Amino acid sequence: MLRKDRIGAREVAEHAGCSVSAVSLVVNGKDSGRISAELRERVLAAVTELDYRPNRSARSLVTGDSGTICVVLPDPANPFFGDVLAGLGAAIGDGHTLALVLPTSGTDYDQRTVLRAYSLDSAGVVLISPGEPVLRGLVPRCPTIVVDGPGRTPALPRVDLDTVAAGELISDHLTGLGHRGFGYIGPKSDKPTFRTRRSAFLDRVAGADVVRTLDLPDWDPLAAAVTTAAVLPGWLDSGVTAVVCADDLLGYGVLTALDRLGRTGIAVVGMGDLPFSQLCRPALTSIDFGGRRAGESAGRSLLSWIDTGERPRRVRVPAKLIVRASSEKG
Amino acid sequence: MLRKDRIGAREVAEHAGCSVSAVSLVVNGKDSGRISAELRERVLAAVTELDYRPNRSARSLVTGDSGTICVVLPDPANPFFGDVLAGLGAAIGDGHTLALVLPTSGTDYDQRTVLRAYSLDSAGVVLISPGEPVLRGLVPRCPTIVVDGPGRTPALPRVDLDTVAAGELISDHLTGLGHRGFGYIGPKSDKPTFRTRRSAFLDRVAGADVVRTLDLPDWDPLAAAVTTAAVLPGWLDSGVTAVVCADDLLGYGVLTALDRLGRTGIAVVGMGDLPFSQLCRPALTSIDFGGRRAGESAGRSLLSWIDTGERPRRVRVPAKLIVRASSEKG
DNA sequence: CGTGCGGCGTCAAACGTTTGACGTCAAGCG
DNA sequence: CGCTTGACGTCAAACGTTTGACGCCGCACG
Repeated sequence: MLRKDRIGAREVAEHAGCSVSAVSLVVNGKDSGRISAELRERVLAAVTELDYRPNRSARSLVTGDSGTICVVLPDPANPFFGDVLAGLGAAIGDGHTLALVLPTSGTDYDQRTVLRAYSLDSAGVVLISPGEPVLRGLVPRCPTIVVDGPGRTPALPRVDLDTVAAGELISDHLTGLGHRGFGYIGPKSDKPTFRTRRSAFLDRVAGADVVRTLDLPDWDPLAAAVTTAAVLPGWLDSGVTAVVCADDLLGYGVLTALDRLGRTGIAVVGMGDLPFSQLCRPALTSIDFGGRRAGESAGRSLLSWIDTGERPRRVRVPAKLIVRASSEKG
Repeated sequence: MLRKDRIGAREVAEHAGCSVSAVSLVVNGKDSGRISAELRERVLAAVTELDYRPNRSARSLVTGDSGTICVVLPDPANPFFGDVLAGLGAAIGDGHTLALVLPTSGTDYDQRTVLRAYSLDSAGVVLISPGEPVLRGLVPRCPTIVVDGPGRTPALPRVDLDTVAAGELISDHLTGLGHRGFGYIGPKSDKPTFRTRRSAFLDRVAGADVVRTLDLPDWDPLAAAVTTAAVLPGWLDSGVTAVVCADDLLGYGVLTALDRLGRTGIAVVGMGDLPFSQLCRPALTSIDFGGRRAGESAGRSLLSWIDTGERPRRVRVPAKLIVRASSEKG
């Protein structure tokens, strides 16, 4: 490869008539009291003229900091993780590079994946939606923040979605509307997020007249739609008037089934607030968990942790209930 | 930071009773004819026992190769890019790290962003959906592949979506169904992808009885739905019986508008095949561009380019038409 | 005039690898 | 026996920074 043309600090130094050290000091802003204003100018000029960019490997080697922030996530194709990623990217800026570590196969990661992240000598690591086993006994090797982690994990700073509030917002909204019979549909997942979504809502409506739940065996919205259509008539007969779903996709299935049944006046609420939810008819009431805000928050926290060495406090990103036509008094 | 406990090649060498060089040679598999099988064993044993991982910065510094594959993309929150990313991740494996470079603001990137990617000393770069100005006059500093790039850019190897085929598949499907009046809805974007989606379809149906087009001023599906609802009656009156949309989200808007209008028998086709499209009612016929396959392909090509030095040939990922209820004979 | 000091810079070691050049030793060959 | 050859390893330079330790110079102060 033709790599000899790369501009190094030496070229800049020659161009500015000074030593390599001086260049380094100026470039890193550690020149107070050691470099005259005039020399600083010359160096800066040379830097821009030659378009000098410090070799990151060399810098990392000596500082022991790769300037990399490493994000571990289950599945980039999932829009929620995409949101978080976008938020992280925005918060981090270009002082650091964003590295991605994905599960080698499938759509969920384990502790080995996290170790791969650590082996990159990252300045910081963000773990998005890790399962509980991922965190168990994990010894962080650098500032590490968990976004949307499982219930009890005080060991690491976290940015949490307010999954509990989600359940409360929904139940309050629905009971406020006069509903007394509830159905809940969600995957029978061991993922903590889904467990919490489920329990937060069910706990809150435990005293209602009727409560039905449907635990889906896997995460297949299409199959879910079929199952939903099968159980729904029974639910309605028994007095369910509001159906809450662990995900918008599931909500669409309910909407479809209701339409086919010709039933109206049944409230439907989803979670996740996919873009489509404002477009479908009826538009779907949903929870915006704030993935993007979570990403931004995690990015900021991590940066300040790296800079100041002060471990950030836990953050909870408020969930928002977006009320739409699917849960209006019919 | 407590970084003195890091295991280096020196520790391994001591442990195995040999020189650092030997360790390096063994670890990199360049030991044929220089290291005895027996020593190799000892080294390997020490490596696993001590859990030695070579310092990537040091390695990069001397080899000039960071082992990083850098992906530049407009917006991780967009599910299509997420798909590509997932494919890339799967193809690349863990021999390389995936770095992400995002636009500093907004949802589109420029050439400066790409230069940031190059300044990372990446082993390879993947440019996803770059605008034309991004590529103009760009001098690649390492193997670079363009995924879903603008029309004419022979300078760089590409993995193309078959946007043209998309238009053809759709028009053939619809004319086969007997349609003679067409409407097209898409953003009035300078993004080449959208231009091609538009022209590929319109060129193919140029001889039809009626052709209407709606160019949306920006990318706002909700506003689009309103505009669509406004123009649709006129279209239908003038003989449009099939509406094609540059995106599934737009298609949902059309579906909704038709429903509100009480009109039936109008075919609607979207592009992008979002997960919801199989769930909505009627399920939306759409084009699967194969983002994930494109990512995988790009990853493989790039890897082989890096390894063998042979510049890969251009690849075209076939588009698939997923026919659903929204475009069936009504 | 010596001494100290503050301002301005440079020196050179170190970071942890990789790799071409070079040893060493024993065996084989003429 | 001298020389080559091959098998097995090690040496040490180099990669491009960062940074603590030091030098130099001129001025103020005693």
